[in-house]
Amino acid sequence: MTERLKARATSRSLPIALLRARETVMGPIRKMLAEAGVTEQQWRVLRVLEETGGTDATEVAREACLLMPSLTRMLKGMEKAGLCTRAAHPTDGRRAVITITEAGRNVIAANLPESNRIIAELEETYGKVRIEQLLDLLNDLTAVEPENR
Amino acid sequence: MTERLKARATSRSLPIALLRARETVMGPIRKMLAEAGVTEQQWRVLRVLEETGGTDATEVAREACLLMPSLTRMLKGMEKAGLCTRAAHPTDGRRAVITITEAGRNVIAANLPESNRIIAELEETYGKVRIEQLLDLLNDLTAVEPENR
DNA sequence: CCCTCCTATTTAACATGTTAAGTATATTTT
DNA sequence: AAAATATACTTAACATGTTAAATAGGAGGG
Repeated sequence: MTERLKARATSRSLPIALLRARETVMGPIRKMLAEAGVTEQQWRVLRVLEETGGTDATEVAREACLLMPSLTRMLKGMEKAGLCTRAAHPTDGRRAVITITEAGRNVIAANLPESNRIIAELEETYGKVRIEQLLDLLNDLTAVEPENR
Repeated sequence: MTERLKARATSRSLPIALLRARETVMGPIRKMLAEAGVTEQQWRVLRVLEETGGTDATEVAREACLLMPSLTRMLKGMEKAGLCTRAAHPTDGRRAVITITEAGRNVIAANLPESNRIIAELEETYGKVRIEQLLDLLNDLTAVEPENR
């Protein structure tokens, strides 16, 4: 028995299965966003900014699932593109308050219907119930092992 | 009713939920791999190479969930690091056959037990049955809408 | 008030993600 | 067989992922 340990098939590897599933869902959406001139990550930032009405960068990063260094770079470009603005925090000199601009809101307004349509199509093909089930499982999974993070 | 369409909460957004769940699972594994000197993606490539016994780059990319440009870059570094080698395909001059080296196998052998331990720990915390359930849902999801890809 | 520790953000450096275009070899078509 | 197509990579360019270190402002204790 000198055989080495064998790895599980990729379809039974949770990290890879998550990656592939995400690719399936994001593929069509990313394509749509590309035509709108924004990346998948910029889209997430815009949505967080609209949802919150503007907040500090740290919260944007957390909500949009981005690391701060990535966000810092992105905000430079997005400000230059006129999608958002930056202001000083009223009481905390360390923070920057990021706000979406009208142009940014227009990008959302122009693409949200199509985005929702794609999701709706997926719900129809795959089953809305199963998607809800999947979301529950995923959220529970994310909640475990907080000490490892 | 001039209000704009409202987006769903991030926890109910499938792409974001998939992203967060993946981060939860990969966090500890990535940390382990970093100490071993390999990235998460290099780890996937090594495992594919061992599992297949060596194949052409296109199949490696497909199995490891990487795009060809990423793989091309990675293989340069991995060859230089002595983790794998490249040979000409016997009948097809376009292809390159990639093979794992002894050093590459050693990296796998040195880290697979810990990797499995982390997964086992997750199974214990989260429930093996639910993980299987989750994997089934993910694989089914990946199978839909093949015409969009 | 000064020092120390903590937090928010930035910068740097390297690796990968992503799309488009380029190169070389195979395959198919006419 | 020459031309048109298709396939397997590779390159280029730009965006983000990831970690570590640097900067700067805030909070608390002596």
